[in-house]
Parts: sequence; structure tokens; C-alpha cells
Amino acid sequence: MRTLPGATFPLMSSEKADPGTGKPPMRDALVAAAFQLFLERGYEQTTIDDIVTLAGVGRRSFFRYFPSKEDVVFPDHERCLADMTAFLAAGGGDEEPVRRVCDAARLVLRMYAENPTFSVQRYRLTKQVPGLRAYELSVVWRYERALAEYLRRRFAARRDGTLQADVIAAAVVAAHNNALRSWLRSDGQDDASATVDHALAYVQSAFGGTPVPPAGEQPEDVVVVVSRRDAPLWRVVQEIESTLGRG
Amino acid sequence: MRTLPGATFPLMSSEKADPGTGKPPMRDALVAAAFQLFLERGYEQTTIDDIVTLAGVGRRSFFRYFPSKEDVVFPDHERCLADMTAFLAAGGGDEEPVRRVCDAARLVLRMYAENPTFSVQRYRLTKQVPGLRAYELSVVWRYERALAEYLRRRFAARRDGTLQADVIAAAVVAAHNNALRSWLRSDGQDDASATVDHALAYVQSAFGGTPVPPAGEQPEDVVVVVSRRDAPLWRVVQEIESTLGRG
DNA sequence: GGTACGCATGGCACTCAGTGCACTCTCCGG
DNA sequence: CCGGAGAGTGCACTGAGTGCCATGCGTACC
Repeated sequence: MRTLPGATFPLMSSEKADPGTGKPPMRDALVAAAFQLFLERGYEQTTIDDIVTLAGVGRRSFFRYFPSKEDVVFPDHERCLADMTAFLAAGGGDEEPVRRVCDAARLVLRMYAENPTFSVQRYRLTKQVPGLRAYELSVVWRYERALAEYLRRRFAARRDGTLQADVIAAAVVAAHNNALRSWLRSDGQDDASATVDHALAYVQSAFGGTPVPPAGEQPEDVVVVVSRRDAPLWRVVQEIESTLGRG
Repeated sequence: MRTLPGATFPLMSSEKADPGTGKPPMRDALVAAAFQLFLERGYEQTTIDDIVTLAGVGRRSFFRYFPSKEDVVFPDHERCLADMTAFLAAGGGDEEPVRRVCDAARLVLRMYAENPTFSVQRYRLTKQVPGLRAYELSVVWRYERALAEYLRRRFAARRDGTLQADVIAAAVVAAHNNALRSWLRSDGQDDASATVDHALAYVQSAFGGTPVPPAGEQPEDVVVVVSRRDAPLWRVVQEIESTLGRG
């Protein structure tokens, strides 16, 4: 197996990395070869044979590491999803649920932000290849389902708990994606954290979670709530809870 | 071309329908043949050759009507999307935007509800075939983009207009899908309109749109509650309920 | 009446993604 | 030295999707 000329991304090390030797595992070589070709001649114009030839490995080996051609564009997706799921599972169950899923979204954005050049190149690719855009949807969908499943568990007692879980998860993902795309369009120059915080604050303000806890602020011992009379009762209760800072 | 034995769905007539004669156009014959085979032997176990053989047409004709094998499962998608887009474009610009997109979602659900058996069969199919689930995501994504584009135009003047548009569109689609799936799981027995109204009311209540416009009702649409901050939550809720006069 | 045109369809050959299987090589423990 | 496990490879095969051209059929035009 020959090594690649230049095209080395600071790829996240795959699970089966070889810490002893410095040689990149075949998986990373395939990703590097694939991106080099995708960028210089386009995704659809690149065949699996082109990739494995450049990487100097057998064609069959490609499909040992990636179930499909699309998967090579999202090489760290499984790990990222697992990390997010683990983060959600780590909580003790006493956190405010909406804030928790917002924090999970921040975690995902941080992983994107760890490799700005890689993320930006992938963004340019997915933006102009319909097949990749479709595949990205199925990737994002799994994140959304993970968030929704967490919220469904937390909202198990609520009336319409699954509905609220699905809607809030979708809103969080949409806000995250809005911020992510904005950051990607800036070529990774903007402040990713600030952008996503701002986007998620909107979601939190819409769904009861206290947007920003004013640290060190003395609490009033009287709270005033103003509500439209025709607002649904659960919405009023939610507002009460968030105003009182209980979750 | 021979006609199919039984398997006739009340398919929505395709654009190029032949109003004079009663013979179903080839497109509908292909859909009928495809679903018959998908249901009796599974999606992946059915090849294009199987479909065109059963429909009695040439293989090349399949791809004349459907760009891919997945498309035959969503034969009316383009028309449905066009209808929804037309509905959004039809407004004069003075409607409340959130309510407008909710009405657009109701329109889509109504189209599903027009063919309950077809919708339920497709649901069973997409539920268990990963490839179709992925394709459905790209279908739904186009609806979501249409809603978001409409909201972006309506929110052009707002700060964070595009963010709010994306988030609200995602929430509306999530609520619609939640209601749709609930209806599909009931084999089309539930009241689809009531289910989707309930789901969309949650979204409208979260994002500023008045949930139900109390026509002609004027008085007391604002209620003020004052509570000690350390009062138990249940006590506060009790007070709210009695103030609102609800049980 | 004949001809020319457009259009829907059919047939054929080709590319390429993805799979199943059998083989080799190497490393490792006994 | 042997035997098994696992990584990598070669090969043949299926099936989706495409490009090209031939064929048939109705219609408009001469």
C-alpha cells in the first residue's frame, strides 16, 4: 500500500487506530483519497475504483470500512452520534430536559468545529450533490431521533409528551443546523459557539426552558405571570415553572 | 400492454391522465404493479424487471416515469408539493404567517387522508425498509424547505428571521408528522383533522400564533397571577386553574 | 393519398454500486 | 511446527440507472 501524496486532513482517529506506528490506518487513507478526488473532479465523477486505486488498496476493502459510497463523506458520524447519545444518557434525570438537548446540540457543533477545514469542504460537497444532501438528511435524522427519544423518556408523564418531544427535537435540530450552516458559510471564521447559543436561545425561549440563567441575581420572592386567557393551560404551567426556575 | 388482475388503488390521476378513455395510463399501472409486488414479497426482493413484467411494459418505460425505484412509492409527491407551494403563494401577505404554514400542513395531511388504504400501505412499507425511510426524509425535506422559504419571505424584516423561519418550519413538519403517523398507525380510523389540529395547536401556542381565534370574543383575554416565589408549585397551578375557571 | 413530423414506447448495451465467496497472508498462542 | 483468527484481496454476479437508436402510431400538412 502506498501512502497518499499531500491531501491529509486532521481526521479524527478511527476506533481501530494504531497508536504505536505512525502509519494511518486504511480507513483514514480511504477518506483522504476519496475527498481528494471528490474535490478535484466531483463526487459523481469519482468511482469507487478511482478511490481504491489512489489509496492503493483493493476495491473490496472499501466496502469493508464503508457500507456505501456516501458513508465515506461522513466518516465520524457513528462516533459523534454515540458521543451525543452517551451525553444524554449520562444525566441523572434531574436536569431541565430542553436545556439538556440544547447542550447535546452544542456538543455536536463542537465536534464539527474541531475540524473546520474538513467540515467546510464536506459542506461544499453536500451543498451541490443531491445524493449527498439526501444522505445527510438520514444522518441528521438519527441525531433528531436520539434527541426525541430522550425527550420522550423525560416527558413520559406529560400529556402529549411524545408530540412535544418530537416538536422540540425538530426545533433544536433546525436551530443547530441554521447555526452550523451559517458558521460553515463563513468558512469557519465566525464564533461557532456564539452562533449556536443564539440560535438555541430562541428555541429555549419558545419551549419553556429558561434561556439564560442570570447568575448571581437575587431572586424576587414574588413572581408575576401574565398570560393570554386563551392560552392552553399546560403552556401557562410551563411558563410558571420556567419563571420559578424549577424543572 | 395487458391490464393488471386486481390490485387497483384509487390512485390520484396523474397529470397526463386520459380523461376520455377509462384505461389507466401506464404510470398508474406501474404503481399498481409495484405495490402489489412490494406488499407480497417485499421492496428489496422486487426488481424493476419484476415490476415491468407484471405491468406488461418495457423496462425502459419505468424510468421514463420514475427517476428511481424509490419514486414509485411516492407517485403523487410532486403534485402534492406543488399544491402546497401554490397554497402558500396564493395568500395576499396579510395572513398570520404561522397559521398560514399550519394550514399548509393541514392541506398536506388532507391529501394523505384522501387515500387511506394507499397511505397506510405505504407507511407499512417505509417503516420497515431503511432505504425507503431515507428517501421519505428527502421528500419531507422539500416540504419543510417550502414552508421555511415562505416564512423567510414573511419574516424578512425581522431580526433572526431566517432562524425563526427554519425553526418554525421544522416544528410544523414535526407536529404534522407526529399526527400523520398517529393516524396511520390507527389504519386511518382516527379523525385525521382533529389529530393534526391538536398537534399544530401546540406549535402555534409556542410560536406566537393565536391557537384558536376566539371570533367575536372580546373581554378579559389577559389574566394576571401573583404568587410568593416559595409557594409550592401545585398551589400555584391550583390558583391558575381556578382563576382561569378550568378544571 | 402520401409524406413528414412528433411522440410514446421498446430493445440493447453499457457503467457502476454493492454483495457473496473463496483465497492468501500474517500474526499469535500452543 | 501447527492451527486458528482476522485483515486484506480477487472474482464473479446482481441489479439500478443511462444513452442511443429503432419502431410504431397518430396527426398535420402538402
